Amino acid sequence: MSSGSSFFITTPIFYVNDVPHIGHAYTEVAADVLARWHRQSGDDTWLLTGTDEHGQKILRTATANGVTPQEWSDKLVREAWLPLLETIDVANDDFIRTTEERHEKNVQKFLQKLYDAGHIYAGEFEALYCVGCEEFKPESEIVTGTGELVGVKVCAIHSKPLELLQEKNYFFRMSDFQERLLTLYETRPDFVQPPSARNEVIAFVQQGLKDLSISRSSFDWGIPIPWDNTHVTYVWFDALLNYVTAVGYGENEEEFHRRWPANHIVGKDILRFHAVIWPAMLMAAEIEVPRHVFGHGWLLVGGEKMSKSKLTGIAPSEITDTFGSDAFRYYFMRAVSFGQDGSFSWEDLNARYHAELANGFGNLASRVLAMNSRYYDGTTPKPGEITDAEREIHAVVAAAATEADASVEAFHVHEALAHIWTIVDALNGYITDQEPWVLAKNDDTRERLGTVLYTATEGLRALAVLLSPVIPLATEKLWAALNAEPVLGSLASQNLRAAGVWGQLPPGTPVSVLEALFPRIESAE
RNA sequence: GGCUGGGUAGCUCAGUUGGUGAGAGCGCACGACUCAUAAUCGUGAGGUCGCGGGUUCGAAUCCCGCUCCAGCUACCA
Repeated sequence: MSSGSSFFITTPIFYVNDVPHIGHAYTEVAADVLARWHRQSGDDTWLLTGTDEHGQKILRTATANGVTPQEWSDKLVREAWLPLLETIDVANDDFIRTTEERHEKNVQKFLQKLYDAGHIYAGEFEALYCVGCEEFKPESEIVTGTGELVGVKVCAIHSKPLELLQEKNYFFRMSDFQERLLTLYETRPDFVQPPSARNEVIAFVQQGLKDLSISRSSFDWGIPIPWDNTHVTYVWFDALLNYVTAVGYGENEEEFHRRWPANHIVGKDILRFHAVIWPAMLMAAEIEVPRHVFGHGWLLVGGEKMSKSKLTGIAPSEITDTFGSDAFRYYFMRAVSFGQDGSFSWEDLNARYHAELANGFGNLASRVLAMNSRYYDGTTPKPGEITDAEREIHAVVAAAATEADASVEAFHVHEALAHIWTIVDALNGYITDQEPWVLAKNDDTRERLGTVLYTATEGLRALAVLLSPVIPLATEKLWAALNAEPVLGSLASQNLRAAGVWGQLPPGTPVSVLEALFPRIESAE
């Protein structure tokens, strides 16, 4: 429907100090699947991800490790974050780091523009300060003391009294944009998705917006405020701007207009930054707001939000080492309703891997190609007269392709997979009903056998294309076994929006026997 | 405390504006089949729809109360 139009999609940029876990990987995979789908539908697609490298925490850990913050960031990007993308096969088009010149320089341009337009002013930031932490504490880290300190505000980490300190800060007049933001949510109901996330955002803005402190002067690891180099930019203000600096804001207008506005995929914990602060910043700079901000849910382990401190954090490689990257991608896209929280368990992963990928899709591909090999000497057979059974398959494939595309368009990735899977189920049922192994025993039913196997093989072709954004490695193997590339071109070049058109794979194409796409894993937990 | 969302078969979840005997997948039992990764296909068992009231000819679906869980309640990437 939007063929050829721009589709710019982003993930949050990783805070380099974090340790990659499946939550990060989940966000990346979701964005990557959406990007691959659109790219393969002919949209002018751009997937952006990257790292956030400024701020006091990074400065501190770098110092503690005896290196500069830049060296520290370089190491983490190289050893943790870029490898993560490979582990889960993310095909990003760009990777921005907030310490790159293209970012820093244009963040300053942005700041200067807002300053000149009167959206930024110098003020006093007053907050409770913890001497132990050496920083101002957010409300969430302040608790009321007990014992001798009853009634006193204390630091949640150190349990020591906090001091009320003041610091000169620059403030962004975010409060000016309250009404415009509410109008935005009202007039574009799909701006913030899903609806539950939208409700939270609206409720938050309705209670009133305060101006936002956007500078710090107590440390220097950040982007200097252009008109006052004793201050550096607050990390969030800095980080959000990656979405525009990465596509040419401030220096390549042509590229910027080609890409912007973006679709942001974020975890719901950082929704507010993207759905409130970010659009306000853009409004101030007279830049179009994003197309959509989609807040996905959390992955729950044992019913709780996954966390390192509770030892529920799971490294993506723990899963991919056993099940492979395709299974990782498939599992989280299929088992979690995109936008809602999803419960992860090894049992569920193992069950779905075997029931859906190995027994369902993988075995289907194996049995069809094995029969082509056995009964047709390794070629795609020629179909004869069509019956209602074949017409039913054609209809299922066409409907699945259409509905899957509509689902992806609406960010409902899990639904798209459910639609695609109707093809797997229909083909397995069709083969059992038609009993090609019986047809093969009699020369009189030779033509019928050809029809059945062609139908099944062409169904695999559609599946390979439709599933390629989600399980790129397995579908590539299938594509090779179908020997489709010489006649249809590479798998990546197949138009997803035409995937449901029947009869693309010509009869007579030589096909191979297929190794198990998803081998059973006997000793899995 | 306030606000939002949710508590539906063993498990994970669907259930439009209230209406034929409450659904899917997985798991389980039984049967069919043998091309295939001991895979596939079919049938079946199984549920006080969190609790208690109310509205209605009729409620999982609307209203009230209660209970439990999760999230939000601004500077945590």
